[in-house]
Amino acid sequence: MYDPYDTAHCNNKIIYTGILGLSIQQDRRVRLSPTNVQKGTCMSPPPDPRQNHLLAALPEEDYAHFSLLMEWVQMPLGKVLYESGIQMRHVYFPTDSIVSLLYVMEDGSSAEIAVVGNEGVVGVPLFMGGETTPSRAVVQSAGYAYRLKGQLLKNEFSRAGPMQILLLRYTQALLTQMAQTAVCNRHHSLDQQFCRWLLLSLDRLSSNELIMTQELIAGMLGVRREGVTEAAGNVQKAGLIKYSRGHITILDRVGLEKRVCECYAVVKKEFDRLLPE
Amino acid sequence: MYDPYDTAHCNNKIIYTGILGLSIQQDRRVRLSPTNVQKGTCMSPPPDPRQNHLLAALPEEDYAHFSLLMEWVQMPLGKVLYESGIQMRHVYFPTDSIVSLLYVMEDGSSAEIAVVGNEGVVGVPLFMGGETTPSRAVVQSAGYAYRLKGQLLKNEFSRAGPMQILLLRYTQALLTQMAQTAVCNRHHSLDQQFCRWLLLSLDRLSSNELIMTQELIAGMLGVRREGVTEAAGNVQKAGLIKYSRGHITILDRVGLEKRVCECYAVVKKEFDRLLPE
DNA sequence: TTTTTTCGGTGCGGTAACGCACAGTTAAGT
DNA sequence: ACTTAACTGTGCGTTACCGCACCGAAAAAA
Repeated sequence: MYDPYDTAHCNNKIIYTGILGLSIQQDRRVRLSPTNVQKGTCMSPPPDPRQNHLLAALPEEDYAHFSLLMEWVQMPLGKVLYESGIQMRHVYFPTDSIVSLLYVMEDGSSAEIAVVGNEGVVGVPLFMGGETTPSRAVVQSAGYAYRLKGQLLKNEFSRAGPMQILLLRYTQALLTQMAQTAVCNRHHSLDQQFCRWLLLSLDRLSSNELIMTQELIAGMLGVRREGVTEAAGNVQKAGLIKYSRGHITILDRVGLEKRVCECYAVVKKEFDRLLPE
Repeated sequence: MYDPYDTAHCNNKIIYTGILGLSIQQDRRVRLSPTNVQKGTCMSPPPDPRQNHLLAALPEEDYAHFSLLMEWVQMPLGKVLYESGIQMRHVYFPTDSIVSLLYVMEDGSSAEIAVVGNEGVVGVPLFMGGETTPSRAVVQSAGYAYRLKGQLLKNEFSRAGPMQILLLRYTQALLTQMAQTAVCNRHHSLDQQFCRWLLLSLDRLSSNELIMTQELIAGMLGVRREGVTEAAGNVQKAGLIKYSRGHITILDRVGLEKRVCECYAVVKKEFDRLLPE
């Protein structure tokens, strides 16, 4: 049987539960394209933890303390970090990976609630006191992260130091992101939501290329795959992106920002305000 | 000109900025129906602050300290407690009122992000550190609340006592509510969302009657007024509610719970888990 | 290379909600 | 009692997205 708990925490033996964790098969493995292999193997040296903005914002001595406790982990595409309702063990500070917070409905359809990259942390419910949350956290873009045992973070949090302040401010930013997702889902066209999604992802990456099939994007946005085909086609026709079998290259970022709804800017502005460089 | 700041903090001279704050007229006053008059005048004695679940959950001595600092305020229908981007002054603990958190878009259309009643507190960004938020808080159902100066709450929060724990857990519950709103907006029919909205309101009231026009509900749900007419009509035909010019009477709560989507139960369960009686 | 799988594009009928216009009805104000 | 404003119901064409079916192209596996 599929055991999300196991999946979420096994480290060496990576089992993919299908992208978005939506697949039923247990042993299905993602076939790694050359790009994925490059990112997925252990050959490259660990990245600087302070690529993560929260860790970067810590004063030196706080960070020094932290860096001894953190553990470097790979974040392969599709890995499920948390499963709905399951006790969380760690918080994750992504350096170059992107994690999607999804709600999966009883009938299997899903919707993205928020996205977390190097600007934040995955595992807010740990320090908020709830320990779990009715959603799933899935790696949306492969890379690395540093993780910390939940208890250690809670200890740090209760010391009411700079880390607490950062985490609380980040949580508020996350609140805004969720709120704006709700608004956007209500009022804006798929085209606009697709652009918003692209920009949110782009902000959390160093490159201007996304490894992401239309099927996956559809799962995130909670729409049909064909809908994404159409939206992506429109944006491509406008010359803003180039699309090809799971590789999206952004050609004109400014153009995307013109096409997107106000939701993107609202969230971005709020993140910048709450967590300035 | 319409000055939301003024509106948000004037206390004795109540100016309504139109329901949901969407009206352009400044001096338009809501004509109070007999029911509203009853709730709106100062004749009735202040209610017990501990009708608010957060205050009720405090240990006696913490509560005793708090009760000296809090101020009793009326919450008339349509009053704007906070305006998007404006510095908050107080946090509000509703006793029998309901407050709606709305995002209002550039073009004037709106959508409800979350709803707060006697289970929670309005003004989360104050203790989260952001001070403001890009949304509006409007009284959706008239009643009372106790409020506290922002600074006093922040002092209390930083003492890391029971209040901090409660506020953090409540914030997590709020996160879930927002997330589920996003999901519901994405996937569920207006009928279901209408039921969800009814049940959320109902849970926060002592009576089984709501004072709420279809126009207002439409503003909250971010849909057309005619859409609400149709949804309400359907639910009424099913014998679950009785509807008449701004008065909704719930006839069959269990029936509503059968008709609603899973979102309602997810949120309710999470609130019960995080903030048990 | 050949086979198999995955990914993306297209077409088509169905539907839920939209925007608009207008009419009927109830309640509030005079 | 009368006027006025607010609230609700209805009809109609439009639109965005859905669900399904199917096909071709590209990539991975054999």
